Amino acid sequence: MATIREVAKKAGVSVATVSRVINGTGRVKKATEEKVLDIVKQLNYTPSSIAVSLNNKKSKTIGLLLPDITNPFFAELAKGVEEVAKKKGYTVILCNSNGDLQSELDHLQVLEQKYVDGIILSSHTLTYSHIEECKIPIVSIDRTLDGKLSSVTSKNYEGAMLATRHLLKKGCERIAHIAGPQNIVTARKRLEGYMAVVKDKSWYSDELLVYGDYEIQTGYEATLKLLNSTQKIDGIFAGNDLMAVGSLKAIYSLGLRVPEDVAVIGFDGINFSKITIPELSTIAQPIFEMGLLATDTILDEIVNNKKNQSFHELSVSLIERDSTKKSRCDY
Amino acid sequence: MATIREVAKKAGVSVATVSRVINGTGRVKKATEEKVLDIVKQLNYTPSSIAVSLNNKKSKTIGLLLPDITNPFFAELAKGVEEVAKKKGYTVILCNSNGDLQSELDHLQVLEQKYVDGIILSSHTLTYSHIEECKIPIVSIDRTLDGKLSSVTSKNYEGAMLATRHLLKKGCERIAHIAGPQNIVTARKRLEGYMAVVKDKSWYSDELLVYGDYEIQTGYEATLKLLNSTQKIDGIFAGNDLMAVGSLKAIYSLGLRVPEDVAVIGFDGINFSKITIPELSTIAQPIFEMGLLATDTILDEIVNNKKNQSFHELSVSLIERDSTKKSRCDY
DNA sequence: TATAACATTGTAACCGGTTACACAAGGTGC
DNA sequence: GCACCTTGTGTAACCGGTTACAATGTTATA
Repeated sequence: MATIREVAKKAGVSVATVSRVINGTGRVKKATEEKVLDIVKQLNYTPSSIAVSLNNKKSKTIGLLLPDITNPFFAELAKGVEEVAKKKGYTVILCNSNGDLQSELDHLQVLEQKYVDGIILSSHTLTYSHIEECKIPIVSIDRTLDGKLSSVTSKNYEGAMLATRHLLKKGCERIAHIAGPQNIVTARKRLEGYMAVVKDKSWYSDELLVYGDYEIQTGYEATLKLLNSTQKIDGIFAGNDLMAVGSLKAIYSLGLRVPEDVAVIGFDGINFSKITIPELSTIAQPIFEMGLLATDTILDEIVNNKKNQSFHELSVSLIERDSTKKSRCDY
Repeated sequence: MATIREVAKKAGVSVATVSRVINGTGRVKKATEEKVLDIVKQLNYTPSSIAVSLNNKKSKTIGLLLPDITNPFFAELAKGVEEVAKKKGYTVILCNSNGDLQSELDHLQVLEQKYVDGIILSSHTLTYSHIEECKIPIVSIDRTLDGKLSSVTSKNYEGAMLATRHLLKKGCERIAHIAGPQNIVTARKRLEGYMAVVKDKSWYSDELLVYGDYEIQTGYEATLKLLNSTQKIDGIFAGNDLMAVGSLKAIYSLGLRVPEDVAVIGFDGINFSKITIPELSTIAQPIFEMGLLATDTILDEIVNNKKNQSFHELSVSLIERDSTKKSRCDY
């Protein structure tokens, strides 16, 4: 790897001049510039971004801290983040925390040491106190952190109401909810949205509410539990798409049909929600866009050097597919 | 962020001594060491990894260049890579190429500029000539690059034979193959494995072979095409799990049953292969382990500074699930 | 023609670490 | 008491860039 001094020597100029040519800063005579560029090409010179970083304390790198990259939701998010970052000349460091607090803290420390310019994080264990002394801009995805950090979230409460009402509209007369882990704010909001719609219904009872952990398996188990109860359940609103998938499997394994016997709707709108049989109705978050927006936000804070604490709450939309298409009730 | 000079001044020693204490290099009097450590803690000092990198030309970072992080195969791989990397004190830069050659070349250049210590890549468009002048160790996943680079692959040919024979054993009498894109070596190998098993069968004809692009949608379309042909097909070996999923949907949409009418088997063993209804039989690659192994390999080459060109070819295994469980043919 | 104003380029300090080398102090052997 | 080794520590160069400032050459103005 050629250095700027080699280029300078070979071109018969000083390093300052080479630097000026490379960065377009300061005035350089046309002839000199051409000579330098020629040598640059000859030596295939590219400036070491390490050395550059040491100077301006900017690494052109952002950290992306996620619970689990194999979760399609986060994978799509990551893709969005990487896309914008690359377009703007930034690079993305991927950190997988498995939702473990200590792992998250470790990652954060490494990211700081590496001079990342900003961090996009999705965590449900970190609290603001963990990161308040961190001077790097941070954008939180999926939740607001005490309102102290910029965030990109979506309308979980409204989405949950939308889902529940959709089931009602489809003629469901007893709607259960498989709630996500209640330490996760999205799960709480979705539960609240469900409750807001059903709490006054004559048929509502506590038994219609079960809990899972946002993974397929617990959606499966929760559904078995629900359908084995005495009440006849004909609609299930799963806290996220993965649990909804588990739900479909459970219903299938009991010999029941979706949506004829039980209609199912999920939440998230991951790509995989349309590969199930039947295809899954869901409340879609604009996942990819959330990634784009989070990246735009963090880059904005980076270049303008201000934590402007912007809170973006994106809209969700109902995607109706076969898992709720009860023809007998269709309008 | 405190610097080493601040620590040195406050501790009343030279920067060299602080460096020695931090890195445990050279001899330092016990009392001095304690004083330094005390100040380090007081100032919450951590060495700038940028500055360190500038010295030793090592960034403790590896690049991971993938076609698509939202493909579960690559997501699982990435998780494995990140896990080992983190354990060994390395950080992972995620690059998403969308399979685009120019994008891959761009990413590679950035990675070089950032002094990454090694690169793990999965590409089907790059050729060895694109990267031969790159002095950073590279490990290729999924394919060997002219045998010039270390690689981690799995037994695609054998796996394809395994899949096809499995369908035979299950009593299938006319087995089709949805091949992946033939510019991808895994797809070619799998096709060869299939051909090796079926080419001498009396029922074999070219119409049993159709092509997809490893995505769900093409699996769907290919299956419709197959099942609409005159021949009665009762077994489909899809080139990967995603296409197999599309296949299941197509079969379902035609009102046929899996596996009773048509048995289906995929390839890859992504987690999502067990969320389908019915669950998908597949030839499982040890995806996560491939990530681990690739990372071990690259780290080995990094620390020992040798491109030892090791070629790992991992075994695959048949996972039999419902999509091939024709009870009438079971042994 | 002298001088101000501007264009072009070079020198060297700096970013924050590491480390070769120098050097001082104390200990050991003869 | 002298030569020599060991231990502990500091100085300064270096990694590869950027940039403030100085220095030079060139042109325009009075």
